Amino acid sequence: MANSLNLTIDRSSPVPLYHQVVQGIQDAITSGELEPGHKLENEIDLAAALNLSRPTMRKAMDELVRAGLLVRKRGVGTQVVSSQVRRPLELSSLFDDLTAQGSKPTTDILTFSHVEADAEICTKLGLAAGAKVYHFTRLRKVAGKPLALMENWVRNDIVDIDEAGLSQQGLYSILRKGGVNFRLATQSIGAAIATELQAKLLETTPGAALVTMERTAVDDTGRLVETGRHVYRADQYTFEMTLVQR
Amino acid sequence: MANSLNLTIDRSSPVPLYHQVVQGIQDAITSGELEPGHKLENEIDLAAALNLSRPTMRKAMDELVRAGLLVRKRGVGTQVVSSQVRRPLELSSLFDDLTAQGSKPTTDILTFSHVEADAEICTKLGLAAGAKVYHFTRLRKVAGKPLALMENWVRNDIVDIDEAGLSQQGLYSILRKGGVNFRLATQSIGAAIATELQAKLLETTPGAALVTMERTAVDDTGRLVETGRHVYRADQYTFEMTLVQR
DNA sequence: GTCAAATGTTTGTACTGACAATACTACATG
DNA sequence: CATGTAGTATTGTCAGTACAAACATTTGAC
Repeated sequence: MANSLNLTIDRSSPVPLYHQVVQGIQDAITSGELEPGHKLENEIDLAAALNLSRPTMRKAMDELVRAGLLVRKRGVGTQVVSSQVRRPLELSSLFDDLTAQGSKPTTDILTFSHVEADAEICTKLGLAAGAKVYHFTRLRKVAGKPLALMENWVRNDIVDIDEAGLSQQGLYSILRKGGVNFRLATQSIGAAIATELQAKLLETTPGAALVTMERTAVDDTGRLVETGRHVYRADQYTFEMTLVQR
Repeated sequence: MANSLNLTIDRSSPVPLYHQVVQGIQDAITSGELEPGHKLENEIDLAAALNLSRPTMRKAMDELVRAGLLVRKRGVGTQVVSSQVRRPLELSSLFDDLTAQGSKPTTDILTFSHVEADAEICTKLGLAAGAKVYHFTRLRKVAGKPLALMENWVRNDIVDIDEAGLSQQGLYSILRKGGVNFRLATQSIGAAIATELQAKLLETTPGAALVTMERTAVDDTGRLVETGRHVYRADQYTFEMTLVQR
């Protein structure tokens, strides 16, 4: 045990050294090279083996601890946490998640308008009364089967949005291309019963269980860019996440 | 703007300096002293003003960025994020969350046994076939109204659990007192329809919406300590969280 | 007047060095 | 045999410094 991690660090690469270490260890864990419970060498030796300083090594391990892949204990050492491929819930769009999984999602635009925001939306997006927003509802399908019904409001002073673009790609992708750098989002997950309309669109029965999600996203300048209410078919979608103790 | 944070640092305190800064800024934000959108002084000046080194100051701000309270941009500066005070979803028990809110939750023990784990539970807890576990179901009420129905399995080689203790305090509290230091958990949130039995216990109607949650928790030695399936009344409970872009 | 280059500000990354706090082990002591 | 104590290993915290990269603004050229 405690063999020196088969890693190579490229100092001429633009990707930060600590991030190269994060990637390397992550790969070693997912590939099974580092088994659950395996004890790593101590920080100082690891750093020396890779010709890095201890703070850099530590920063890398910090990230992995936060991501839930490693567990540290003072005076003892660092261990690979027990198994199962688990991705922490990150700030990403459903569209991106699905394509990353290899699915080919499609989007039906149900409604699309450019209107004055009502009081509730103004509050949620931190806008002055009377400001205009994009408002649209979409139906997301995978392999022809409906998965989610999404209603969103987006402020209109950042990116121009049109119906054609929305049907081709995810909302977040459009916003990112428009120069929006998302930083964080607050979301709330709950449950509800399908109404007749929802059931019809999602091709299920009224009274079926739905997962509900409300989200408001903030960009790197602190603007509240987007807010939305989504519902998912409970038999086809759950939110997976990893919680880390601070 | 950019007035120097009204903070005092106690160097003789056992609490780390960076954490004192985190607390201080957090308090300033929640108290409204630092308004959303407010731009902070730069790291170097802030550090100097508090007689701290820049790495220490940075570490404090890092935490706040991860917690979703601050937003940073290279070449520009650091801002207080404009948002409602919402704490990120942390690894905590329902019981603790409720008491922290000022509620006084009660627990009814519905079943309690000490049995051989079946194959599924063995897998989830990483146990050898035939290992014994505690298995119990509880009904959690707040102000006399039922909120959650919880079924849990706990490995039995760490802490002794009895029915009396469970009815008095939360599971996590018991485990912590038994020397378990939780580090992370994976959980999955979805939705379902109340069965007749569930409806009866939760004092709602069959077919009502329920939020479902499955969780497996890991301690600081990498042991899979506990796994459980919970259902909550959707009209009384949602999961709130903050997602931070890495 | 418009576009490009230079400049300054601020955060991002990285290194070195030092000491403190905690956990485990082995040993001595009663 | 039990118990406390010292020593060792490992992570946790903190200081100080240097340079790189991204961004915003000003300056300069055409």
